[in-house]
Amino acid sequence: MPERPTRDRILDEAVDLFGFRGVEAVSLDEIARAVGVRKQSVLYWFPSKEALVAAVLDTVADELVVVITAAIRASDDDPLVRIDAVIRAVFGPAVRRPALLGLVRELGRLDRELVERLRSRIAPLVEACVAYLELEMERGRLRRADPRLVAALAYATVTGIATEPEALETVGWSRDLAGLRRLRDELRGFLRAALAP
Amino acid sequence: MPERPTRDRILDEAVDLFGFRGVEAVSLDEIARAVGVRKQSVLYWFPSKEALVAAVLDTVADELVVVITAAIRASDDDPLVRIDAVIRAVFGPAVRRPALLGLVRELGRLDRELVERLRSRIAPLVEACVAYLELEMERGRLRRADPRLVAALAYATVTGIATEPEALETVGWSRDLAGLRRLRDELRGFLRAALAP
DNA sequence: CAGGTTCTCTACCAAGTGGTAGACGGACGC
DNA sequence: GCGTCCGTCTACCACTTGGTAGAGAACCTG
Repeated sequence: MPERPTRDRILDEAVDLFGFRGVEAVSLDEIARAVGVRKQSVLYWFPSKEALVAAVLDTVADELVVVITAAIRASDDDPLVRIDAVIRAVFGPAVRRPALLGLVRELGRLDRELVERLRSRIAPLVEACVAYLELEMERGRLRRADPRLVAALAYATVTGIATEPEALETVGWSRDLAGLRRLRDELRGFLRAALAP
Repeated sequence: MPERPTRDRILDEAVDLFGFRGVEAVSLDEIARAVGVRKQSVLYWFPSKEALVAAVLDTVADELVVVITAAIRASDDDPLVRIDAVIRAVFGPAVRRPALLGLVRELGRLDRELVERLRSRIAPLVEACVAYLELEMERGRLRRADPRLVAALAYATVTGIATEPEALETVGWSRDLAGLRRLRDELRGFLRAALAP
């Protein structure tokens, strides 16, 4: 049976381990063991730990770009419905694979260069969202506000929910899938209420 | 001159270093150097790294409990004003000392026991907030909703903003103090709009 | 002064870290 | 057959980690 290529399996385990436990806390050896291979094989595919981290971030960026782009292109014309779609889209990967957005937690602790690289890939999406919000606000179909502020706030909330389920547990909230979904729906309701013209 | 006690200075540096860079990423030696003392002195005051982490979490809990309790007791009767005060209160320590709430990021990676201990200290506050929301909803002074849901959502947003300024930078938002304040104010506006009866 | 307590120090340890050098074995084209 | 990649391996390196043992200085109290 043609197993999945070692490189992919390494990348896969790295996303989960880095996301759940933090980049610095996870050793190459641990990743290797999870894959069922020796550490030196990991270093064969990724010449250094930093290179592995970079590859992991690229994976995340790929997933986010695909998902959000699709949501932005949603056919519905109503801006409220469209915003709804983007929120749901961002939550998709986060709920299916918590470690993915869990990596967001690592951004402040990684090399500036790596972060800058990720940012340059996401920036166009953010700009598109901001421009869209602005357009609809001018048209009067959304309440007037600083569109960048709204985007940043929504982003912060989504990452706050998606990347900190343990923190939510601390305030007595269930971190399971149903709990996250209810939270997401509430957020959507909030946004509708706040942005309706 | 009677310097501040070594123990306090260690605790102080530990809060910052753990908060900004992560518990696993910071070594006892690094903390010791920041204080201007040898690693073994740190181990004298805190018999193990885990003990130091526990002490740090206690510090955080102390600060949060004081600040939030004061805000809940705010004299104003209007629930919207009161909620406003709590949001501002939670943001206070976060803005003055980002590392404090930055520690929230670590919760999912720490010993369950340590997290449970922190949780048991914060839980009463959360319950008080939830109970208050419920009361005002029943009185009809707030829009009907699941109070626990509202609390969790607000909490997620606050931590999302306060603990992930770097992530916000990724979407093109300024992480400086003014930027955080504007974001906080926008959040307060959102909450008012969404909770007004 | 003596005797104990409090605090920080030097010296050391076993275990684990990211990374290098190079051997081994199997699959391939010739 | 034979050389040549490719992928994984063993062996090793210098360095850092959390933690232990115990010396020694500075301080009290008698």
